[in-house]
Amino acid sequence: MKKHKDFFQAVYEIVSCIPEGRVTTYGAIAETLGTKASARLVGTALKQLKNSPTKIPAHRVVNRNGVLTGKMSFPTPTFMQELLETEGIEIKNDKVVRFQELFIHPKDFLKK
DNA sequence: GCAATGACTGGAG
DNA sequence: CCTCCAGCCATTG
Repeated sequence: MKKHKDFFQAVYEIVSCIPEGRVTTYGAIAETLGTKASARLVGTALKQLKNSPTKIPAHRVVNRNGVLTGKMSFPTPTFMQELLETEGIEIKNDKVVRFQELFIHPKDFLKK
């Protein structure tokens, strides 16, 4: 087994483990990976997803403000919001309502 | 290999 | 809660 994977691959692993109806932040994922300062890399990794065969629920990943920063990278600017609403997450003005309640740390659902 | 880029973050106003 | 500035770091050209 490989202990260390590519940063992007690690992001995909965590994001794919996000429970439905919950959201997390880029910083939280980066911190879990050990590179807290690389929150931007998490976003960059997810952006590449649109050009990758991998199906990751990237719509559950938002920035620290709970804003759907990456909605523009989706097939349609509203696709991300629609998906979140389908999962029971309410979106208001491109931001997650009760974000702090829906927010879950990767370490919390990844567990051990 | 160097330079530019970015779905970010924290601090300050 | 919102806006602006500067730092970070892996990927890409």
